[in-house]
Parts: sequence; structure tokens; C-alpha cells
Amino acid sequence: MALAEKTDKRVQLLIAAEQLFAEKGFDGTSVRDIAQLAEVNLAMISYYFGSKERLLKALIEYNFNLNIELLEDLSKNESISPMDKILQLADFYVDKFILKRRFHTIVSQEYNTGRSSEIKELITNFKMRNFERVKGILAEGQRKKVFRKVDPEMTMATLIGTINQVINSRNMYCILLRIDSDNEEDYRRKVTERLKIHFRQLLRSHLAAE
Amino acid sequence: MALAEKTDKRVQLLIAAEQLFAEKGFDGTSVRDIAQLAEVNLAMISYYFGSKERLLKALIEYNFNLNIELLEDLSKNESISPMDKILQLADFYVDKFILKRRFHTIVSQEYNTGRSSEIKELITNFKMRNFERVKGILAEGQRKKVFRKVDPEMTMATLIGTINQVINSRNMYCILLRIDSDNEEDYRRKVTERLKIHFRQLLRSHLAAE
Amino acid sequence: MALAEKTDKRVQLLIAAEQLFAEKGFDGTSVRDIAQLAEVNLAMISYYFGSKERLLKALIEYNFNLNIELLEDLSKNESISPMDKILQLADFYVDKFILKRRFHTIVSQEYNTGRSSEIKELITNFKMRNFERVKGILAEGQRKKVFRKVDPEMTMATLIGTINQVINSRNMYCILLRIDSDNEEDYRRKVTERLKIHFRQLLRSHLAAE
Amino acid sequence: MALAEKTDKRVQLLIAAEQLFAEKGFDGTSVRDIAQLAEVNLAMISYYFGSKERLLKALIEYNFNLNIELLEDLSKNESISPMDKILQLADFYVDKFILKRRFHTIVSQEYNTGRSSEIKELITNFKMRNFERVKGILAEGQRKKVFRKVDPEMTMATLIGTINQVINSRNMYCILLRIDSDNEEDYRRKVTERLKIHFRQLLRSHLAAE
DNA sequence: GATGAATGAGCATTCATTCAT
DNA sequence: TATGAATGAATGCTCATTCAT
Repeated sequence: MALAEKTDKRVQLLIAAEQLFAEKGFDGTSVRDIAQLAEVNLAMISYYFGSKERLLKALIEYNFNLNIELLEDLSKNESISPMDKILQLADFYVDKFILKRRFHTIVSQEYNTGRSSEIKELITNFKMRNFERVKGILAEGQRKKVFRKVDPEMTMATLIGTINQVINSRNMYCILLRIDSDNEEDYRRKVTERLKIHFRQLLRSHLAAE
Repeated sequence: MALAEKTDKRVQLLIAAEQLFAEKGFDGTSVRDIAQLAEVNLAMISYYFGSKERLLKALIEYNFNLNIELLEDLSKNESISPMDKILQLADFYVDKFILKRRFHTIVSQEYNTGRSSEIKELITNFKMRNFERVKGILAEGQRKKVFRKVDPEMTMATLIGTINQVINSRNMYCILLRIDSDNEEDYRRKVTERLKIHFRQLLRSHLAAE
Repeated sequence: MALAEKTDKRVQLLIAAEQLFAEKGFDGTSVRDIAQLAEVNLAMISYYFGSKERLLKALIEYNFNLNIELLEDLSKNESISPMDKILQLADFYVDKFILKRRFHTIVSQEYNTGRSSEIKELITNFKMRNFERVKGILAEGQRKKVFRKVDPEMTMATLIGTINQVINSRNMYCILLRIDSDNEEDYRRKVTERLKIHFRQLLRSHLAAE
Repeated sequence: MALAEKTDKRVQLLIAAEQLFAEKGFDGTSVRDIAQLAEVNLAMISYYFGSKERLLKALIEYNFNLNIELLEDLSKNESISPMDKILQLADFYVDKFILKRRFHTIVSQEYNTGRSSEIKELITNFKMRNFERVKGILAEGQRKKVFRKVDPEMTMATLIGTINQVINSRNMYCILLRIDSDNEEDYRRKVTERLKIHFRQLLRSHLAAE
């Protein structure tokens, strides 16, 4: 019985749920599926989380609270130019969304079709925090006359929307970019690179003053 | 009580299904929900479509075959400059996606989580056709030296992803853009305008050759 | 397909439920038990009644609305003396409770331990109506100086409580009265007779003015 | 935190079980409910009693063996007249059933619907002992020519049934007798008085010779 | 075309109980 | 003694679909 064995089953359930919710959606996934994939007794879902929905909530809360401090540091760093800041932020989102692509697929789904308003609020708060950060950098750039005037909400939509489009249409982009969809490592590397280069070009020309 | 009465029920079912699939997802919607909202007997779904899944397929096929000739005309029109062409295409997508926002929400969901590979192929084909069109315009612009070199797949992702982001996070953008989410007409007008202006600025600077 | 075939399954479910609820209690009976005994598909319970609890409610409502007009007639009949009236009423309750002993066992149980306040109200109303009738006859008898002054609420408790005691302790009274508990017909005949004679003696001496 | 701490948990479980079984029935009460109300770990029920059913059995055995010697004394006391004896017995039952009304509600339920024949036998024995006592007094009264001939089984049913009716329809009698059902002390006092006076009047006229 | 009834499989959840510590 | 974790069976209920009329 190894070290982490103790709450292992809870974590196994979270991992299995993340995969299945992403692949088949929340409603398309039964708690039996999750328990089976996690190799854990069905009733443990009730035991640890109370319900299928609260399992989803736990999953979302856990992921949203990951690495938030990294972003705060970046936003407040005075020694980085606004353009570098926004490009580093884009890189950060690309890395994070692609690493946790399954999770972000779930978030996309649930924000549209989920029944739980509690979960929707959770997601809204997260999205709002992200938006405030981008808006702040855009404003800083304009104040320093290095950015031209752009629509902050739509610029945000472009930033997050482009990444989401790539990870949520994974099948198609694997075909288009000639990636073996079974090789997750290869997928990550190639998609990350393409997105980062694209954003560098896109954001520079979109934001640069004059 | 007139001409259209005959196959009215089929259409009522499609309309009800579109709304419910968009709001609650395919799995989150029961055929009972659809029949009730459409005010049509439950068994009619089997009668007209054979199954719930084939109802979805019918819905998708119908919408994908809407207005395709308009796009073909635009692509082939020699008298329009590549830049105008891409901007008109962006306008077309904005109009279409926002007018049929519910439908496109369903497409987003099903491409990720749907079980039917038949439906996924349908969507892939549609997306591919769209991509080929954009790619063609980008190539034409580069050939004519009016576009610089950009990543066509990622540019496509930005175009469709930005629109999808806005319609799939409708709640949040209603808050951010101060739109009454119950006033669909107002929502459409405002979001359409913001997106079109944003694309004009974004695509021009992104594509224009120096 | 005979005449009554149409809603046969609904009735079969009610009959099976009555038997099982009486024998094993509401919580001790599963919907599977009921469906099996009724030889009806499990889902028909949902189809006809909506839920297990509403099946119970339907059962109670049906039985409470049985023969209520008979009692009204008796209460209002001016040609019967108060003493005969109360004795006929006692006879009526004895007949009814013993004929529907299973149902009245369910009522006893649910009034104590049931969770549904809706059902409790239903039962309270029924009990109240019965009490008002008894109270009316007692008052009439006192007005006409043929009854002495008694406690109406406790007299009611004695009337209904005695019958309930006999049917709810069926096992013991079968032993005490030397009745073969499998012979329902014999049980009914003997218990009915004993109760009616007892009430004739008990109520006469309890109520008669000196 | 004192002497009784040791087996306190066992008693706490019994107290909690009595309350819950009376309120929600045996099947309507989960061992989790009991453990929670008793503020005792769930597994302790298995530890102390073996199973939920044996917890019920322990509860019944404990209460049935309470105060039995008091009754024996009364039955054998030669210096009390049969009429006083039966009235004191009625008083005794009224006091005991109302003090332990929750327990007697459980007994009523379990005798009807319980699955355990062991428990049913326990209850039958108890009821039989009670009946023998009443029967003995009735016979003594008849031998001494102070009682007329009555049906002993039905008279027993009236005695116990009247009390059970009042405690098992507590809600209704609280309304009828204008008792605040939250004030247990007031309930006990008023109901006890009403029942005792009623029995004095009822039994005297029912039993008195001539 | 249209419908109410019916079905069997599946759903999330809760149950009483047991076990290792 | 005492506990948190774990289990397999059972719970009430809903599902998409089919069928006789």
C-alpha cells in the first residue's frame, strides 16, 4: 500500500470523469462508466462527492484553482512591456488549454448546456477574471501609446475562441495539420507551436499602434 | 390551417429539437421534451425521423445545405478584391452563425461529444468546405501580393472560433456587452455589429501585405 | 379483448399495491414487487400514476370516495332513532373496515409514518368527516334526551379504534377467535358478527340515558 | 462525561431509533439516519446490535420487560374489587401507552407490516399476556356477579384500540382536542385525563351487572 | 397519419452491511 | 471500542423505441 493510496480512489474518479465528460459529455456519461474506468466501486461516487453533479463541480473547482497565482504575477509585473505581456499571456493560455484540453472541452459544454446554475456561475467568474486581466493589459498598452484602440471584449473572444476552436475540433485539426490523433504528445507540441506563432503574428499586427 | 399543415408536425419537431438540443444538449434532451414542446405526439418522432439521432442528423443536414450557393458565388466572383472577399465572408459567417446561433451551438457540442460518426463526418465535411473556401481566398490574396503569408488553419480557427466563442458564451457576453439576454433582436444586432467591426480591423491588419 | 381490458393494468396495479402496502407497508414494498404481482411492466406505474407515492394517493382517494353517499343518507334520515342511527353507523363502519381491511391498514400506517403531507391531509379530512357525523348523532340523541352526556371525541376513538384494533392485529384475533386465517370469508363473517354484537351492547349501555 | 459514558452509545442508538421508527417507520428509517441522530458512528449499529432488525428487537424487548411486575401485583391483589381492578388496569395502560406512545406506535406498525416473525411472536406474546390479565378480571367479576357477561376479546379490543387510536392519530386528536402538538407535556396531561374519564364511564356501564 | 399503451434497458442514487486499521 | 472506507444489491424512476389500433 503506497503513499498516495489513501485518497487514491477519489483522484481516480476525478481523472476518469474528466476523460469521459470530455469525450461523451456530462449527460452522455453514466456514473457506471466513470466507476468502471476508474476501477472503483460505483457507490464511492456518492461517498466522495455526493452526486454526479457535485463530482463535476469538484472537477471544475480543482482545475480553476490551478496556477492562478502565475497569472497574477504576470499581470502585475512592471518590467514587461504590454506587448510582451499579452503575448506571454497568450502563450500561457495556449499551454494551459492544450495541456488540460479535456477539461476545457467540458467547461465549453457545460457553460452552454449544463443545468446547474451553480456551475455556470463558477465558470462565469473564472471567465470574468480572465477577461479583466486581458482588459487591464490592453488598457495599459493604450495608456503607454503602444497599443491602438481595439474592442477588448472581441479581442478576448478571439484569444480564447481561437484556442477553444482548435481543441474542440481536435479531429479536424488533426487531419488538417497532419497529426496522428493517437499521439497526444505530438499533438500537443505541434498545436502549441502553431497557435503561439499565429498569436504572435496576429496580436502584434492587431494591437500595435500605428 | 392551410397549405403547410400537412408536414407541419415534422417542422415543429425540428424547431423544438433545435431549441432544446441547443439549450440542454442532445443527451440532456428527451424525446418527450421535444414532442411536448412541439405539441406533437411522441411517436411521431419515430414516424418522421426513425430515431432521436436521425432527427438530429436531419436537423444538421437541413441547416448545412442552407445558403451554400451564396458562398459559392462569393468565392468565384472575380470582380471583388481578396480583402473585400474575406471581409464579406467574415460578415456572412457572422450573420449566419448569429442568426442560427442555436444550431451552431448544437454543432459545437456534437462535434466533441456525439457518438454518431455519421454526424461527425457530416460536420467535418462542412467544416472542410468552409476551410477550403477561406484557404482559397488567402492563396488568391497572396498570389496577388495583397496578403502577407499567414497560417491558414489558424486564421480559420480565429475566424470561426471568435464567432463561436461569442455565441457559445452568450450569457457572459450579454453581461459584458450590457445586453438584455431576453431581447433576442437586440442581442443579434449588437453582437453582429461588434463582431463585424472587430473582424474588419483584425483581418485587415492580420492579412494586409506591408 | 374483453370489455374491461382497457384500463385493466391500472386496476391490476391498484389491487396489487393495496395488498402489498397492507402486508409490508409502503416503504417495505418496492415498485418492482407491485409490478410483478400485478403482472404488469414496471414502467406502467410511472405511466399511470407518475410515482409510487401518487399510486398510493390514487388508492386512498378511490377508496375514500366509495359509498360516502350511503352515510349521508343515514345521517339525515329523520325516521330513525338516534340509538338506531349510531348502531347502524357502527354496523356500517364494521362492514366497510372489514371488507376493506387491507386498505384501512394502509391508512393507519400512512397516517403515522407517511412522509406525504398531502396524503395526511386527505386522511385527516376523511377522519374529520366521519367524526362530524358521529358527533351529530350524539348531539341529536342528547337533544332528544335519549343519550346521556359522553365525550364525543373519545367515543369516536372507541368506535374506530376497536375496529382498527381487530383488523390491525388480525393474526392475534385469528388465534383468539379460533379462525383459520387463510379463510378470508370465514374471518370476515365471524369478526363482523362479534364486532356488531359487541358494539350493540357497548354503545347501548354507554349512551342510553338513565 | 461520567459513569454511563461507556455504553452510552448503545442507549443513544436505542433512543434515536425509537424516535425515528415511530416517526418514519422501520423501513422509512435508514441506519444512517439513526447513527446521525444518535451522533454515533454508523458501524456501531452493527457492533452493538448486529443488524438494523436486531436493533428493533432489542428496543421491543427492553420496553416489553418494563413494569411487568406492577401489573402482576394488581392482578393478584385480592383486596380490590373487580371494577376497581379493571379501571386501575385501564389507567395503567393509558399512562403507559401515552408515556411510551412512540414505542407503541412502532409496535402497531411492526405487528402489521414487519417481516420478522421473531418480532411478531414477541408482540403476540405480550398481547396475549395482556389479554389473559383482562380476561381474568372479567371472569372474576362475573364469578362475583358484579360484571355482566361481555365479549372479553372485543372488550380487550376496545380497551387497547381506543388508546391506540388516540396515540396513532395524534395529529387529528391534537386538532380535535385543541392541543398544541409541540407541547408534549400538555398533550400527555390532557389526553391522559380524557381517556381515563372516558374509560371510567364506558367500562362501568359496559361491565356493571344489571 | 396519428395515438395511447406498452416495453426492456438503463439511469443516479441509497441501502444495510463489512472490513482493515 | 471505534472509525472511515468500501461493497454489492436494491431502490424509484426515465429512457428511446415499438406496436396495435
